[in-house]
Amino acid sequence: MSEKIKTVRGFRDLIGEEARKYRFVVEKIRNILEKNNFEEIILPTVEYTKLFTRSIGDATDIVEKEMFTFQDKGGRDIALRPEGTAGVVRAYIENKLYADGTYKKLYYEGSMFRHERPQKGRYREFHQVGAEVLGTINPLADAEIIKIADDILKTLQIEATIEINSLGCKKCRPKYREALINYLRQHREELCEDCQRRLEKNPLRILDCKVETCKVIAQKAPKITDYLCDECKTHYRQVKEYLKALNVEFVENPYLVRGLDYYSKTVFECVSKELGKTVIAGGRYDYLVEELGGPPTPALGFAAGVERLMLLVKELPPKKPLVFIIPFGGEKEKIEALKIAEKLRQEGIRTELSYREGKLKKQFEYAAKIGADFAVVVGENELQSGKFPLKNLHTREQKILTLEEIIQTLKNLS
RNA sequence: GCGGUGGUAGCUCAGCCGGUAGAGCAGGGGACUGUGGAUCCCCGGGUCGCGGGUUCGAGUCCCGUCCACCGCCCCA
Repeated sequence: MSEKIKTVRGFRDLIGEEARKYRFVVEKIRNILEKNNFEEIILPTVEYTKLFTRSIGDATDIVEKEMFTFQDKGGRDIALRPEGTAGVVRAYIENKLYADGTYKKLYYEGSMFRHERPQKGRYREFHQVGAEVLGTINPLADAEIIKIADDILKTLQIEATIEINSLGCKKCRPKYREALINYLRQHREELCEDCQRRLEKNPLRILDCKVETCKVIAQKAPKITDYLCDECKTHYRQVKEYLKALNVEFVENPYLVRGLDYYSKTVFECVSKELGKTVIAGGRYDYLVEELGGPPTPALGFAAGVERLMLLVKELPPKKPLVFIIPFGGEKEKIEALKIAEKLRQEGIRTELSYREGKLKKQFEYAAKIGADFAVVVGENELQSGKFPLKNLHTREQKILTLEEIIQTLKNLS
């Protein structure tokens, strides 16, 4: 025997019920987005590495150590996409979607790749459904994007807290950053090792530190919301007003910062209580289009983590009733059973023809085992009389019916 | 990337102080030749994650490695 080949670490198969759950989650989200008049954009899985280093930020963990990168045969630096927004923005610029003066609402779906330590709800290949609105600064868009996230959670019957914050803009964020660093420097010695390192590189992250002593320090730190410029302040206030008008429940979290560099103004996260993890997150990125070479274009969006949502979906809608057709006898009966199975399928009835040979007892055991709801025996007597026993495998009741009557009975159920 | 726990039959797991692998469930067949989940009987099934070391002898001890899970980091 040769060596067993297994999946690559952090990659996995989704089989049967798991695949069904995946489709269920993705379809629900797609429906909501279509209803909001978002158009689908199907993006490449691979982009030039530079796209991600420039958009996500080259000091972030994602770029520093989590990207799957390689060189193609022409020596070009290529990366498996670690997230979707950068690709959407690249496509927006490359295809000049800004040219007609309308704003664009796009959504995508697919695999993302991050070379991290795998855990439950965290894989090296994972899936996101994301939506982006490009070309508007209107806070109505912020509110609607968050409302869509809320709608996804409600539709999937998932309990999560929507946390929001504003990170300010080019005008006000530097002032806040300075104030924050000044404050934190006074407490440098009390900060954990990681945070001491973050102090110069990414001080905002310290606000999000889980270490108890850092939390205490963070709580007394200046809040970004006190430093917002008039424009950002108004924007943030409007977003909150609109959310209230939509009856979207949210909590303000002044310590909410995001791991990607490109965010500005509104950011939000939907945190599952059960998982303690973020399942949907997003925000504004008003400078990204310009930084990637497009015209100045405010934009925003979110990404939903399919695997994490799957962990929280407890029940799937039932499948259509399944009929198990049992040929009983010889070749003649098999051929008739084959034709009957095909006829039922043409009527839209989920049908399985038994490939098993042998006793009826075994056939019925098999039917129950594969989860069939009904069984029909096709034997010599049936073919002579033109009537077949339709057995309900749950109640064990059996009715003798013509094929037409069987079809009607089953169609009425599904 | 760091720390921890674990990997034995399809599944859940037992296996002492090192002595050549076991249970339950599942599967196949029969008791019962045209109607299932009960009962009883029989049967098959394993490179003990992988590689090396110690030993007369390793599932068991040691080292390495892979994988899963938990925590950290980070993130959807």
